[in-house]
Amino acid sequence: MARVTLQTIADEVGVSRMTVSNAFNRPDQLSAPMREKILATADRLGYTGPDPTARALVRGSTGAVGVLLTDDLAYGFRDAVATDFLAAVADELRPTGLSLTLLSSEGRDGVVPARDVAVDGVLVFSCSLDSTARDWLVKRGLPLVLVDQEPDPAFPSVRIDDYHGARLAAQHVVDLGHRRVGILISGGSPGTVGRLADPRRDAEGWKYVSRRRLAGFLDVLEPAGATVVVHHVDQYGDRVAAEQARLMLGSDARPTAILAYSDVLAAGGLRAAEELGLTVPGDLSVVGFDDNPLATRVRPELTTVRQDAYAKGTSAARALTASLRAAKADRPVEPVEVVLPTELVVRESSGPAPG
Amino acid sequence: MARVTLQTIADEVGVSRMTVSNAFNRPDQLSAPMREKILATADRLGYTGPDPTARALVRGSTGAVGVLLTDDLAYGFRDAVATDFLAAVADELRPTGLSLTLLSSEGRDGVVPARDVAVDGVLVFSCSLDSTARDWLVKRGLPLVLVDQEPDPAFPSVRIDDYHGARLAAQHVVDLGHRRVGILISGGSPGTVGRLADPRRDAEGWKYVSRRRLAGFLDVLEPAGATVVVHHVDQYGDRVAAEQARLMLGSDARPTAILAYSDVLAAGGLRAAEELGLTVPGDLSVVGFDDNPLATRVRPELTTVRQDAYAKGTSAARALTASLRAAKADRPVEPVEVVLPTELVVRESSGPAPG
DNA sequence: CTGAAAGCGCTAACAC
DNA sequence: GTGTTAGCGCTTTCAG
Repeated sequence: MARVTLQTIADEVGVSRMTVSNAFNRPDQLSAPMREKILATADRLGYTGPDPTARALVRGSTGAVGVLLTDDLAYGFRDAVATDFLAAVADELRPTGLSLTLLSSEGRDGVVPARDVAVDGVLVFSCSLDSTARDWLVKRGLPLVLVDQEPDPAFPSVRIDDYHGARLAAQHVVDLGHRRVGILISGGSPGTVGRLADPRRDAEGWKYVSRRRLAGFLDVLEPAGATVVVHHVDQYGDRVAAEQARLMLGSDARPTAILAYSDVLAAGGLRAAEELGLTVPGDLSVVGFDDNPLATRVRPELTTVRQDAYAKGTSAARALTASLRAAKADRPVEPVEVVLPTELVVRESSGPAPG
Repeated sequence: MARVTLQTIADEVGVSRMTVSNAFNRPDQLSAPMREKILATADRLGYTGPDPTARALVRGSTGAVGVLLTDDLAYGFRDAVATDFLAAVADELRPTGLSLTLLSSEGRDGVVPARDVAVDGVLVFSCSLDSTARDWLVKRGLPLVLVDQEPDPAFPSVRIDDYHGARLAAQHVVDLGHRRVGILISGGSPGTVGRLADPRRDAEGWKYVSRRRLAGFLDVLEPAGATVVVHHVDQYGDRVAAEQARLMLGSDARPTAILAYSDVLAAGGLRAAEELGLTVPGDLSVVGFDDNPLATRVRPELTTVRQDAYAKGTSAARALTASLRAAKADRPVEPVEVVLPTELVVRESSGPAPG
């Protein structure tokens, strides 16, 4: 059986296709009885209303916005910071009626979501520096909002003050007297795990957030004369982090404090300490980042740098809807650059340097 | 400046539009030098490749599948069972290159996502019985998979054995000697909070999962001669649940056990008990449902009925991709009805009836 | 209030 | 290899 389209209904009722279209889209453009008749026929024939794709083609808008995530979409549901951010986006989008499409930065079978999926705009949330996915989005000329990305004057951007937050964390351990500090960081390419010979250089190709946090740590630690060891972890899991922390802590002049890229990695540090029989914060201080709910679930509770992922999501969604409106009205996008504050939260996992 | 399309490139290079299309879609259909030239020109003119919407229209597929959630999209990022399910869906979809579009069951401004957003198929995950959103999807004739919904032979369905799980929970408290039992349940319309006069009748319009769980509870409790009080909560939060539990526990012949629709509600029960100075499980047993990570985070740890939300997501996504393939090949959809087992997990929150 | 014309940007099928 | 034809299903003018 052939597909039911506007034309089918039009033929059946004996009017033009246009009148049927109007019956669905502009009720005031035709007589009530006519409209009734058309709607009834549509119903009888099993017509659901205008096809979304065809409508999108002619209208130039799809009713959905995308969020560009890493290659691992599930990350958006597993990581507390990501879910918090996305929940805010969903909340903020709710009154607009827009749907949310999760875009993986890596495609399969020649399908590249960033290039091939129809959306009206995209929140570039989580992708590495060399992301071709991001490049596609830019080339497509879609309204974009950069979240936690290297700012680009061409697009609104929303991020947190990672650099400052990292400085706060580093200053905290320096103030506590720590002079041998380990850094547990992620952000480089998958597969690169272990101690970094030249952290600043090594970090050059990393994603923005990682570079900023690392820079913040080092810019405080080095002037303070601290001995710094940096270990890179290529995953967000605390598993690999624990392993690297163990290596770090197994050396002769082991660090008395660990600064971690995230609370998840910090939790790995905690675990390593426990396995090695080190007490926290007696023998070792551990400072996380994000103030993930996890931070207060582990023992001891983590000293960490708080960010407000929900506020980030709200700002980002708002900036995107503004861009969408601007694009529709053919106005230039207003430049937006939101930098959300970060704040040190001192809990139980940090204390004076031993000895 | 006018938009760059296939035609723009074609004119510029001096070939037909079709050849340009082939350059992008079927590299083997034209000479290498020609292709080079076309691609170079496209690049120079800032052409990103075929427009997704136009391609979707002519190809009849969009590259995205939807998940129908409640009216509150953010729920999908906040509830642990939902995120677990969705993470599994994302993982399972990953090799297919399909994107995931979150559809709210309620629209705004005349936009109804279930009717107006272009997708190739939908996972009907979380919506109430009277969901018009679901009806739209059915009418559209989209490949659908029903998850935790009343099974319908027309569609593959995946769910857990809620009824059996609820029976296990009820039997557990009966075996422990409880004869006054409170039930904390959600699933009815928003706004209806409080004690139910006639639970079985009242539940008739509820969403499937709620009805099944309630039926499982009652089918064990009533034959056992227990006195049952049912309080309805209209949200997923433990806040309202605590309030209702307090009412329940404030009565003369207060229940010695509470069976909850979910761990979240059970946590509310725990809180109410604490506030009233009742010890758990000494004075009151509390049994949850889902085995949400929350279950082991609260104190005492919750006795609960475990479901495997991740497995549910995997099965659902698999069933959907199968339906998509069937639809594309114009084959009938193979009937699938997956019922995942539930299992009682006894922890610390349940014990013998007092006295 | 209704209809005719003119596409939106692209691709399947086939002819050259 | 490359071009032609014929739409996909709909909506935006604008004429009647």
